[in-house]
Amino acid sequence: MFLEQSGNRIGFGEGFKSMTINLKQLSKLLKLSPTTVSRALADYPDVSAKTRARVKQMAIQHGYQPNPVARRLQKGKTETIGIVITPEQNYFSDTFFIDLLSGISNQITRAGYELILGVASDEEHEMQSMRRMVEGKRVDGMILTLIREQDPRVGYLLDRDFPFVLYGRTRETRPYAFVDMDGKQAFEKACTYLAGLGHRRIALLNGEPGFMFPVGCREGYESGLFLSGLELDPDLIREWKHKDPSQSSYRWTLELFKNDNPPTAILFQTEAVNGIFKGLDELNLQPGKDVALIGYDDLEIARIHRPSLSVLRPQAREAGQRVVNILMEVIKGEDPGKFQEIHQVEMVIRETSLPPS
Amino acid sequence: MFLEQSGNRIGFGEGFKSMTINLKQLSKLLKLSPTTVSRALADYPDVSAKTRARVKQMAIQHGYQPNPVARRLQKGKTETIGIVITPEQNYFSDTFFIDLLSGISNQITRAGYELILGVASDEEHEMQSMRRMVEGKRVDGMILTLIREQDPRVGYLLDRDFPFVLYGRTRETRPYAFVDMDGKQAFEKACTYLAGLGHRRIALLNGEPGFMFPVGCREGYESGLFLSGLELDPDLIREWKHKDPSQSSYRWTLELFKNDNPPTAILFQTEAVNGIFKGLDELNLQPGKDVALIGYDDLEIARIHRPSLSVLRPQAREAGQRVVNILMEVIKGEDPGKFQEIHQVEMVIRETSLPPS
DNA sequence: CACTTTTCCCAAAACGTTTTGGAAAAAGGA
DNA sequence: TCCTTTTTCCAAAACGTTTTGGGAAAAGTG
Repeated sequence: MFLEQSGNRIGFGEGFKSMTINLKQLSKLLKLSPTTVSRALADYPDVSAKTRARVKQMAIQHGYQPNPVARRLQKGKTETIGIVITPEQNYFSDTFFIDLLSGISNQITRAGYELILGVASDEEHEMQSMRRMVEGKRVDGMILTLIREQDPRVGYLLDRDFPFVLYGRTRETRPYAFVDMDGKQAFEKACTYLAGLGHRRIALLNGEPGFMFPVGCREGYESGLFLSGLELDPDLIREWKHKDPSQSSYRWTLELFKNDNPPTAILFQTEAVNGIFKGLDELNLQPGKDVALIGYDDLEIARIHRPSLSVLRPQAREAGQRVVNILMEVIKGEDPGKFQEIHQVEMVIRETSLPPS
Repeated sequence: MFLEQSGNRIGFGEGFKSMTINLKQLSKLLKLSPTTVSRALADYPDVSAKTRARVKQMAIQHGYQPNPVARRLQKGKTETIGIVITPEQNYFSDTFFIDLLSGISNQITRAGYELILGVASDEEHEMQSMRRMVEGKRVDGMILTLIREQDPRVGYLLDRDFPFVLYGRTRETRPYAFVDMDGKQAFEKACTYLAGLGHRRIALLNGEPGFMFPVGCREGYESGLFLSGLELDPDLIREWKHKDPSQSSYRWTLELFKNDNPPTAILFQTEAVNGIFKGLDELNLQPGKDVALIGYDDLEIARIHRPSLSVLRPQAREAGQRVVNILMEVIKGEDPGKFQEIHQVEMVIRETSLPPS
């Protein structure tokens, strides 16, 4: 005799739900307890090989998948990772960011987790969106990008001992997990390379102040000059602000060449390349020929432009995967301080890095 | 006398968890049943104003937030929306897409829902990622973008009666909900505008075939020509393929002007602007002066370029918000066929849309 | 006062899993 | 044979909510 249970109503035209089977129904079909079915599917040793096989076969046949919400409640984990992006920074429109996100997303899926996304318009909403995720118990861990020198998000998460990993670094004495690109080494390498070609006046169009990344770029630039026995000339360093048109890369490029002793090479973030090309064009200078150029980030335009742009190429996809793997360890309870990775950046020499003419 | 319950151990240094309070604990503090507390917070009428106030005050004081996972299990809803993006299409790097995503995300948050993101490298993984969300009961509804003329995702979701909304349209006879930009009207408007200025040879550099959007663009273009009494010349129409360098916008621009009777104006997607500028530059043609240009999408480069680019400007943020509001209705059980919105696109006249010289 | 209605609260069930703590059956050992 | 160990299974509890279906007390009503 069969007891009518609420879970029994299958195929009752309740739209999508009717197509699905749950653990209780599956166990009834198998004439086993839900316990055994659950344990069979999870490969516990205390269920015989024969029944395990039978269970798995039936599960596949009926397309059974454990309800993730129920599992999360029982396990006390959300199996979810959070990330907040800010469209204000055009950072986001770079393909490098998409690569990073792609690496993150794929690795999260592989772990059976979910990635939830917040989009914040500014620094305040960024924090707000993160707090909603953390305090609302919506995620097990956070991934942070676009890190500032002083970043309140890091302090916030450290204070409440919440798992997180940075893509980048910040100024913080307590240990925390991060994956960063070695911007210092990259710019040093580019700088010494140009100096090796004979360039003596190398300019740096650096990223937005306040963020951590340009700090490393500048260190690498200065170190590269030093290693090549070149003087640092403050007139050759500009800090490009994305939001402020008066400090656009176009403007700064024009300014640079007002110098009595103008540069023969420029290091910059590839993001800024349109403004630089435009500025050089206006000055009747040919990129690559009259001025050597090396950009950071291998954006599409770098490859398709003629002359093609020499670049420093961070492996964003791989970095994204590492961020996730590390975050999983931190969530498990590992000491975050153990995970501090700095990834090397390769240089791709194309057509804009010739010796000075 | 107090009974020791498992939920009682608060502040026991269990990392983050110890900072949180749950319904049972809160109800104990209030000397009320969990039922009453839950109902008080949800503004049920069967709890007195006085206790409701007391409950809410205490809830705020202790920062109580219902555990979303538990709520989801009980409610039988995931309170989650899914979206899958494909970085292969550079579509995604457009700021317009970020605007769309921003509108979507904010509206979802406002509804207390979550947005989960999949990143797929190609069409196959796109489907796979969506199936995981749908069949794994991870979302209540899907948002689809980058719609193809024949789009298997739409059939899949319709077949299993799963709630979804398209940003865009497809060829499908069954009713479904969508929000689309009126590409046809936009291109018709741009075309008649240029014709009104005296242009007689207007070219169209259209988007990738296979997708639905270029279909509307072409219709609008043809209709615009017709309304202006101009002949359609197939030589002036090109289909730009993003992935294929041999069919880049740069290449097509050069080709266009090999014509005996070259165009005096070009309509295109702003995405393609770099290639067009480069092509024109090579041909010693000045954008705006020798050739009028109107792009679709108001990307940053359109504003900062000199001469600044006239564009058709879709309101992506607003569209994103509408998509979410509609999806919520569909999830509630409303008939999707009721929600089919086509949004007008405004034209922004800047410096590249002058009469022919 | 006796009866009905309204107000206010709550115990128990339910959502679909996983984990805990056995228990029955089978196998092994003396 | 009797005791111990191993194998195989399962009932019940737990995760933290919301919903169901009352029930007691208070307030009206005649």
